[in-house]
Amino acid sequence: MEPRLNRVMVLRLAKYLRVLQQLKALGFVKVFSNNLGDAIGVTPAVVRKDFSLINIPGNKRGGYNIDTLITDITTLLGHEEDHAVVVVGCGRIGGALMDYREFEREGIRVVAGFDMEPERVQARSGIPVHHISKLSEVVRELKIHVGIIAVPDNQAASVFDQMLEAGIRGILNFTSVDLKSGRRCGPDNCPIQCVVQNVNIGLEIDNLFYLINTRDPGQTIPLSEIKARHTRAAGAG
Amino acid sequence: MEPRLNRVMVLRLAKYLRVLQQLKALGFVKVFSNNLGDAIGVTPAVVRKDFSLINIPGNKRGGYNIDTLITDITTLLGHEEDHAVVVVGCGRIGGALMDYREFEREGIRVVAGFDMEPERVQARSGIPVHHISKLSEVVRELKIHVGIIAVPDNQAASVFDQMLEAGIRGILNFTSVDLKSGRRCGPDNCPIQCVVQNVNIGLEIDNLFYLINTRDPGQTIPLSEIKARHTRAAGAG
DNA sequence: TAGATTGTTAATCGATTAACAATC
DNA sequence: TAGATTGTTAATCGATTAACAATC
Repeated sequence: MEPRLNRVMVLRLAKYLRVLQQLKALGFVKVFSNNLGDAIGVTPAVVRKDFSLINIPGNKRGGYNIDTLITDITTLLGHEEDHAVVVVGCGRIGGALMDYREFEREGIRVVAGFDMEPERVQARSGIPVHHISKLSEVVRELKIHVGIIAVPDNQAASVFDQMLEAGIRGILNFTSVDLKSGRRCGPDNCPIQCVVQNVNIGLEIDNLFYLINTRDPGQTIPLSEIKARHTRAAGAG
Repeated sequence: MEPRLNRVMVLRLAKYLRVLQQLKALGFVKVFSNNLGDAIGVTPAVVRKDFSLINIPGNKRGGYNIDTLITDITTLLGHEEDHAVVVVGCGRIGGALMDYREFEREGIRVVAGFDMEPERVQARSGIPVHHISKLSEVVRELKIHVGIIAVPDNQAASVFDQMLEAGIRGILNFTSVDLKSGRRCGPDNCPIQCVVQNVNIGLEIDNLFYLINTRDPGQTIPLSEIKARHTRAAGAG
């Protein structure tokens, strides 16, 4: 089988890109695999392998050309296209995302918000807020393909369905309900493909507590120890 | 080498736990590996393997006992302990997290906020907001080990240092600066261990655009095609 | 030339998957 | 008993790492 460009590698490429843009801003022209590796926390071999896989050439002693890297990775990631998104749920978190300053620098534009009570939402940054019932209409009109869900958990499933129906194909989900990527059957019986990325804040925090409470933070703990704990507990019970 | 309990498996265990709690609330007593697998989107074999690895026994025909699972996983993940955290940076995102309703249900308490201009922050939910200079003092007094960073990007590195100095050992980072887990040398020359989980919203969105713009959403694209594109591009240039 | 860095191959590692014997 | 499900082993898969020849 042929190797494929997967999510992990795509995220690495996006990180290289950010570093490269900073280096370029500082006037650098060339970069070595070990510089980039240090910057994003991987070994130089990974960097060389990544570039090799996507056919970006380096110079045997001069490293890689920063401009070439930026151009090629930008094209590959589709970074030069318009990244327009909608935010569904304009409460505390959704509202914060509509105001999020970093989006601009990263080429992301929030073009509309949706809420059950749009009149309650203070217009922020001039972004219009519509009633959720207008989702499909507005999304189709503006040809939006990506949306952020920031509604209360109990509305997550329903809003998810509405977004699929509206033609949204990529979703960043801030509720703690696990929404699933994949194919579905739309109302007109044509298959819907949608990619979901779940950001579960509570899960991440719980995970942090777990990691710092095991004596080997950031790493893993031996399973023998877990079994031993269980055995002791069972013996005592 | 011995198998180890890693981050991915810990996240799966946390997901099982949530499903199990819902099942219990509905009055269920037993559960099968395929039910749990469906619920969190993995194969039954993964579920059985997970439970087998942490020594939770099932019954050859009766599945697994929900109470046993809940008790054991809760203990293993340290879920029964107090999960108190601080939020550093009480702007739009930090403020939203201080108000975040779901934390309560998940056993997470935000006990304090910190900001450069605490007087500007509206007191929310009765959580005190201190000046950032009080970080170390308050964190040590309340014995906090986990913190959330939601400051502007340009303050991320400085705040990170202050949190390490204050004795924070786990960080959920909402800036788009990549902060690195690992050992450091503290001011008193004793090593500091800190686990960082970066939540890079812009990166996730860019990634979504990439995924939906490749013809195989949620999956991967063949590298041969990437190389072909490059070759065409190079030939044209 | 000598030294340094790329590019690629092979080895390693770990996680997932498949399969099936054990057994309730 | 027959059927269903666990628990474990072996096979598969893919990503990371190591090593080193090629070469600027």
